Amino acid sequence: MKIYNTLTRKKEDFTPLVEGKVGMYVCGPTVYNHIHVGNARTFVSFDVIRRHLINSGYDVTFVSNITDVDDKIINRANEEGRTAAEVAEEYSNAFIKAMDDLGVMPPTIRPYATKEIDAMIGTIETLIANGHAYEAEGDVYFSIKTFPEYGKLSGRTVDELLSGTRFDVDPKKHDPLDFALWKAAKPGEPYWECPWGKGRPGWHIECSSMSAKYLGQPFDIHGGGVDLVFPHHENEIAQSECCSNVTFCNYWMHGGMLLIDNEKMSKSLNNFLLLKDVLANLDARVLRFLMLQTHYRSPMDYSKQRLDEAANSFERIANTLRNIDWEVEHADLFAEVDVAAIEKLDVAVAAGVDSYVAYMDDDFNTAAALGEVFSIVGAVNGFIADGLSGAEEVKAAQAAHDAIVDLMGRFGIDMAEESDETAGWPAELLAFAKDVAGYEGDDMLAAGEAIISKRAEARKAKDWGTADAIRDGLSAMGFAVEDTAAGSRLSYGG
RNA sequence: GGCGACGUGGCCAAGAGGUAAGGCAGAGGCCUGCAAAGCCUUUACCCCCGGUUCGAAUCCGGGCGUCGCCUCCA
Repeated sequence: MKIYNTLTRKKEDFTPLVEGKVGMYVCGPTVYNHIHVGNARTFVSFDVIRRHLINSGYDVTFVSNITDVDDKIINRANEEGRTAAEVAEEYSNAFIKAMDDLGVMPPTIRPYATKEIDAMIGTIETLIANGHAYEAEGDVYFSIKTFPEYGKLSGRTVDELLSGTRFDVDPKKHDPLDFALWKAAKPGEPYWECPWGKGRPGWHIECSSMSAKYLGQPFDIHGGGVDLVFPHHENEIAQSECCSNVTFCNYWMHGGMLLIDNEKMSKSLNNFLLLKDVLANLDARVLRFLMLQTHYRSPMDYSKQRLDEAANSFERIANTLRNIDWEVEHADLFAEVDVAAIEKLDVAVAAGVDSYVAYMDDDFNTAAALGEVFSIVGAVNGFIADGLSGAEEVKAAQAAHDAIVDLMGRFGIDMAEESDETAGWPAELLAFAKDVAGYEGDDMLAAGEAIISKRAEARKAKDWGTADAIRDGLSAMGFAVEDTAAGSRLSYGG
């Protein structure tokens, strides 16, 4: 397996510290608002990466934090006359629900910054003790000039970083690039007691302390969005490596930004779409599918048009699965079997699965892997085009079906049928059934069958007017009717 | 201003030295009572200019363009 490592700017063979095990840390959100689609992309990307590691046989410990104390949370609380803890709790819970909606696996460990303060204070004390940090009026700063390797992740020298500095330097800092490990509390702000008085941790120290606490040091993979490379991840390295004198993390992975109108989606640019709003009238699987179409490191443009295209593309896969089920159900088990076609299908499925894995092994190339799903889709569509004959063909079609479901499942996309086929069907179908077919009961499935059978009668009698009127009536309620060789099929699309 | 990444068909997107996957959209055909779904066919001087090489979309140099980072950010 190969992973592109930001630290070396190369694709490298992945070798975990302990054979068969992977320790992975991904920076979680600061909970001062609902997350937007851009944030979601990063979490989906790392979820897919984690799933592939698991599917490859690794025992993955996935740690992802929640930053629940921060300037932005405090500001928001002040604006709304609430406590910071209340704001943090609301958006933490919203975040967890959003991840669940998106099909992102819960982390193995989800540390909350406010519950890990002792560990952070310990890290800071060590850094002060070995001369890498200094206290100033209740604040504590990291002294970057004590770490000669500062800049190694972002590929910048201290001079380069300084030349671009365009902010006023806090006089308490010894060096303009020094950053806060601990911030003294202003009146009214949440605080914890520590050797330097009341205050709260800086953002960077949280991830250093929490990752070391739960994964040890070094650990295997650290992930986040590319916009975190500098300063956040650079600072994490400085803190952790100065604290312990060992490598912080072996592989640094960064996800590309989500763009909207060719600009980074961000809260500060105010061009963001909240995930919950996008998901309000969209199948979350389609959003995930859209994200998989682009490599995780590339920037990705988001638009309604691209989402619609992804929905159509996704539907092609769903249709294939549905068509296989239909043909299996209506197979002629006593007809002659096409052995050559079965052989060809089996080969195509096996090749698709193998290539899928090979692409994913090559730095998680989801776009190419997805292409392999479509190659199986194409092969099985051809195979079932004229129906299924004999148990052997049924078996082969089902194997292709299972392979597609399995591969999509590895992407975190569940293609399984709804357990209740009539879920979401509008009640007006019953009235329509009564009207059209004289159906008196209240069973949705039976009502649908009554309508379809009424229409079949009309079609048999070549009464196209009645047949089309029934189809139009169903269509108006959100149903689609498809006439296949094996009979008419009713489906609900909302 | 500095640093980095990217520029592939109408749209999106893989490929990273050996002659361009896949999806969406479009066109034509098959199937269908008509549809739907599906099948078949069909569209690429790989941003420009030089160079290296038997051979470059892929490597090197120079342009042009876009994005990101240098401040909080996924």
